[in-house]
Order: sequence, then C-alpha cells, then structure tokens
Amino acid sequence: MADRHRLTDRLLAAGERLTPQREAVLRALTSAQTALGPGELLAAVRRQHPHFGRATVFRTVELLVRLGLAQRLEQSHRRTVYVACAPEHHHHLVCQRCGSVQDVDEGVVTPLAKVLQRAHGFALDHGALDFYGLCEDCRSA
Amino acid sequence: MADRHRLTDRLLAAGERLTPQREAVLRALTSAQTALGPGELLAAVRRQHPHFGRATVFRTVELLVRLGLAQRLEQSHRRTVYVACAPEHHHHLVCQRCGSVQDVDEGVVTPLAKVLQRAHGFALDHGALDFYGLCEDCRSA
DNA sequence: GTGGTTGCAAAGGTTTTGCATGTGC
DNA sequence: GCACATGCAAAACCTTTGCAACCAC
Repeated sequence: MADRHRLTDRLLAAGERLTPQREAVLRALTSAQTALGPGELLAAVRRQHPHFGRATVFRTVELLVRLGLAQRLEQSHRRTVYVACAPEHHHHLVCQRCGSVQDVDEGVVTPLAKVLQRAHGFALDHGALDFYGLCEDCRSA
Repeated sequence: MADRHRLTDRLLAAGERLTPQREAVLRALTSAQTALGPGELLAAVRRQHPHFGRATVFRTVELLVRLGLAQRLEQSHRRTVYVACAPEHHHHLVCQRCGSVQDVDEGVVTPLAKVLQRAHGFALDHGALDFYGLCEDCRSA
C-alpha cells in the first residue's frame, strides 16, 4: 500500500515510530471522500479499533500535518478538518457547500506569489494557502 | 469620525440599531495595529467599559462581519481573529510572525480566479481568501 | 411602548493535559 | 529495556445560550 510506504518513510525520516494507530488514522483520511474533523475521524477509526483514544486522534493528525501527509483546513467558522495529501506542493479547492476537496497544483499560484513579493515584499506561505468557494457541481445546482 | 459614519450607515441599511457597545467594538478593531481575537477585544473594550459582556463581543464581531466592516481570519490553529476592513472588496496579507495585516486589492486575485474557474469549474469565494506568510519586516529579520 | 440588545451566569462542545499502562525499536 | 505512544478521565478552553433588565428607535 502506497500510503503505508509514505508513512513509514516519513516517520523514519523524522525519527518517529510506526504504530497501528498512526496507520489507521492515515488510512481513514486517505479513504475519505471529503475532509474530516477530529470527531468524524475518531468515529471512522473506531469502526476498526473500538478502544481508540480521543486524544490520539488529535495527536496523530497534528503529526501527519507535520510530516506533510495531511493538511489542516479551517473549513468554516468553528470547524477544523483534515485532508490527506501528497507531500508535493499543491493547494486545495474546498467546496463550502458540499465539503469536497480537490487538488490544484502549485503552478496556478506562482504568478500571484510573485506579485505579492514584488509589490508588497510579502513572502507567501504556500503551505497555508487554500481556496474556498463552490465546486462545479454545487455551482450548477 | 469616518468609522462612525460607516457604522451607522451599515446598521441602518441592515435595519440594526446603533449602540455604544457596537461603536466600542468597531473602534477597538480599527485602532488596533493587528488582528484581535475575542479575548483581546474584550480586554480592549473593557478599558473604557468595565462591565462589557463577553457574549456581546462575540455577537458584535459577527455582526460587523455580516455588515462587511470586519473580517474573520483563522490566523493559525485554534486562533480566530478579526480585523476591521472597508466594505470594498480586498484581501489581507497576514504576517504569521508578527500578526500584522495589510490590505491588497482585489485585482491581484482576478487572474487566479479565472484560472480556477476555467480549469476546474471552481467559483472562488473572494470573501474567504486571505494570504498568510511573512511581511517585509519579519522576512528581513 | 416595544422589540431588539445587553450583561450575567451557566451550559455546551471541543481540544488539551497528566499519568499509568502498553509497545515499537 | 527504554523511551515513546496510547487510553482514559479530568481539566481547560473558547463559544453559545437563556433570560431578566435595559434602551434605541
């Protein structure tokens, strides 16, 4: 499983350990169709591991974010969610209606980053940039 | 005071009332050099009005957001902050180090919005787009 | 006068922490 | 074996809600 390879790679590189819990959280995240919050993630993981701890979810998603395997999105007011993602630089298009997330590559923001740099001396943090709006389906509906 | 004019205008247009509390919150926000969270806002306002209610801060900032006089930023993990802003469309450059916020106008994102629309059918919500990174000062430091 | 607004206090929900137990390396 | 990771439960935190008193219109 590709996920597992990436996970072990990253964990070893960071001097962290591979545990069933970490695998389980990453798997739940990658197999989800949409971004998940901590509560949903806990529920998903508990279907396989009934005694999974609440705190472990919080600790693990933050670890995955640090490893570059997941990203945190502030999807809307008071709702923090996580999506699995490849370590390669890219950005997310987050639908505000249905919650779906699609990737869009780094290239589309390069011109923007240059403008902000030149005109304002502002160094854009690409890792913190995601886009909110309506996906094609929701827009036509 | 220009703030006050804009506030009364907007309140009346929305069928809302002008109260000292609403003025106070807007003033605290406009006079701040940086974005403020609810707690800081409460502290600031209480310097003038010691009995100011906590809930009123929450209710008021959300009102200001609805009126277009303020904007909510998810500045970082578990930190929601607000900045005063003009009703005209624009975006914010938020420094992740010092918390300063500067405006940048709508024009810089128009090309990006077009690309997302054409290539992905995605309708960008301009009101939800802000940029995080390092301001000029923090970058050189 | 009347309905919206406020302050207070309590409830609600989410995230974090402390610690004994378990486990990857 | 040892340090790190986990599960549990309680604490801490931020935000919302309910309601009586108040006040802008």
